[in-house]
Amino acid sequence: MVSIKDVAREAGVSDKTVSRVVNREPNVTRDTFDKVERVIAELGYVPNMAARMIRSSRSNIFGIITDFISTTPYSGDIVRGIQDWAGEHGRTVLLANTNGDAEKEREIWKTFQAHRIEGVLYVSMYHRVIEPDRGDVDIPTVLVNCHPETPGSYKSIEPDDYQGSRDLTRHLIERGHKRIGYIRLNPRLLGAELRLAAFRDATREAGFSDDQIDVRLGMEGLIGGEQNRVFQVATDMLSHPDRPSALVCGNDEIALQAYLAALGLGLSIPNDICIVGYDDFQVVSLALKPELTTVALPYYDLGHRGADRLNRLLGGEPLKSDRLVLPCPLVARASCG
Amino acid sequence: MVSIKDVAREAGVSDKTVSRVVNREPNVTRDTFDKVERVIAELGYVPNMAARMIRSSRSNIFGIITDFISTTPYSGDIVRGIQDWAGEHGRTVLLANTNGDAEKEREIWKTFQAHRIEGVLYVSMYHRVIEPDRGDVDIPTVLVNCHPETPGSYKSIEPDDYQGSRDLTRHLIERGHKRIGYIRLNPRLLGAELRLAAFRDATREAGFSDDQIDVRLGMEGLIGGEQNRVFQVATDMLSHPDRPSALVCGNDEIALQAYLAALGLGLSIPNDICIVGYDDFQVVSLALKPELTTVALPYYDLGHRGADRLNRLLGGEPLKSDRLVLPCPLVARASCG
DNA sequence: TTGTAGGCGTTATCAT
DNA sequence: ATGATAACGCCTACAA
Repeated sequence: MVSIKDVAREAGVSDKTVSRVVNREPNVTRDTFDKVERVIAELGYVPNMAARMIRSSRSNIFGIITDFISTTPYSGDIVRGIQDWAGEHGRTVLLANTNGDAEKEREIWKTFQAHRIEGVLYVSMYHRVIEPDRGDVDIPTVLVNCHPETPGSYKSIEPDDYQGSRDLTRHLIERGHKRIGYIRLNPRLLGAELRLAAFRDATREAGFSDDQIDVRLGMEGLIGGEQNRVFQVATDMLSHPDRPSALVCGNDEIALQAYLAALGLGLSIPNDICIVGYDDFQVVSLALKPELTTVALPYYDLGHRGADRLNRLLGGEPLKSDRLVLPCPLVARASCG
Repeated sequence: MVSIKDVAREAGVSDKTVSRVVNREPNVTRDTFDKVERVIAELGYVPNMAARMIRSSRSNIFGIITDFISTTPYSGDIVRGIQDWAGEHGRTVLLANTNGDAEKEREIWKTFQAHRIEGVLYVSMYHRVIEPDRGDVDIPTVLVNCHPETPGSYKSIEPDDYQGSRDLTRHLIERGHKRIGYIRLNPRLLGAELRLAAFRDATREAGFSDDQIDVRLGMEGLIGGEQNRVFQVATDMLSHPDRPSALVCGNDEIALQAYLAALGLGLSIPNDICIVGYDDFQVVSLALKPELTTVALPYYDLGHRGADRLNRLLGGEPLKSDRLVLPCPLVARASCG
């Protein structure tokens, strides 16, 4: 592999001069600069990051730790957001996945330590409370799509499930619905709690009584191997003569099944029943006819801004708050008129 | 940061002895070994990969280059397969994403070169023909979910779309269907061609005439911003009095829309019409009622075995063939009886 | 403006 | 079985 010395010899200068050119340092004649650049191109010299890192003791690398890649479709967008930020700021990204295994996680932290990773983005694939298991490794860390059990122990960035669900519910109330059904996500998910709480608060604020809302459980059990009774539950809710005029689903996957249940009962959407989801999972939300009113999760921005947050942390900038919460925009489509 | 010297001093041995212990080299007394290990634990010493790499000129790092993370849900499983392989074999993974931008791609190759990446897994998010744009960087590379324009110019690993589609079609023929409709994927996708070709071949072999099959285009245009006419096309096909008794969809997303079209027409699945998909995209295939018969793509294995292939390549092992093709298993569910 | 000496943390080589 | 020394590729500090 061609090193700085090869270039120096070939160009007839010292290695330090080559180093200066490579790093765009001042005090190099135009002539020398050009000559060195030419030789670099000729020889195909590329600086060795490892060597640079040893000297400067800065790796310029961010680490990403994910838990369950691919259980939630599209949450890979978080990773894309991080990568884009890294690309824009000349940083590189090491990736590791715990698969939810604690021992694996500790190994990963060790590996990151060994690579002198400067900062870690600890990414959860679904919104939740979490406690990183770092062993005795100490690298500045930002939690993405999750927050720590002990408030303030880590900086974090998360979606605002509460606000998204509140806006969605208000959207339905504004359109005159007086009876609204709700099918819950798996209660183990933090999003499930927040979204339901917002639904309850928003309906209460609008003067709804308890018998105007009908909350059911759609999924439960361990994440990944959950029991799914959405179809039956939706069929049941919609079969009643005094069925709700709108149905709020914990996410788009649930909404899909509610659609199928409604169609199976011969109901027309949105005339007989309005259905809304959450996540804006487009393979579903745009495939449904009429297209699904839902709330978008800012996955990409969680990653992109999370990386930025980590960078500020490393730069010693004080962060305004431990938790940064990003809004979830309402995406109004035809499924509720 | 604590270095090998600190450990050596504290343990009262030489650097080299510590190095021996760390690397589990022979010729160390039990006593020395234990003593050094204890000091390592006490001081929290973690070897510096950069330094190791400089000496050994081996980075032990694989690079992953992806094109469009997250346009295809779950193809992130490819990346997970790679990571798992890396974890099992003590290697680390650097990740970069081109977003389909050629200039970005060349930068990435440079960066990988700078990090002395040992091998690259070049991952496409949908099955296609591709030509990596490496500039003058030369790192052993395996293409995953794609193959090169020039046969033999790269090793590759791909799913067997042809076999999957053939098995699926035969499955329908065996069940007695005499008129079968087909809704095509975007023709820009390699999978679209292969799946359609297999469908045509399988029906022809079974003695079908041209008027027993009805092939329509469901999507077209640039990937990512395509025109989607699946719902209309499906509605049109299924409205005819002499409609097919089975409908093969280019993928599960198309199948979802075909389901909705069928339900919208009041048809019952699978009694009035059988529908099958491709991809086994489970948020859809398991949500549909009856659940969708489809073909699974071996994403995880593409990654896992792709990494293994790269490793063999680096070890100088001869690979049996340039292209390795993994089977796509039929997943028979209730949507065709 | 350019060059020299030295050292970062590790391992290879050779000695003891 | 253990240690001394040099070297990997680069950069910092200083000298010319």
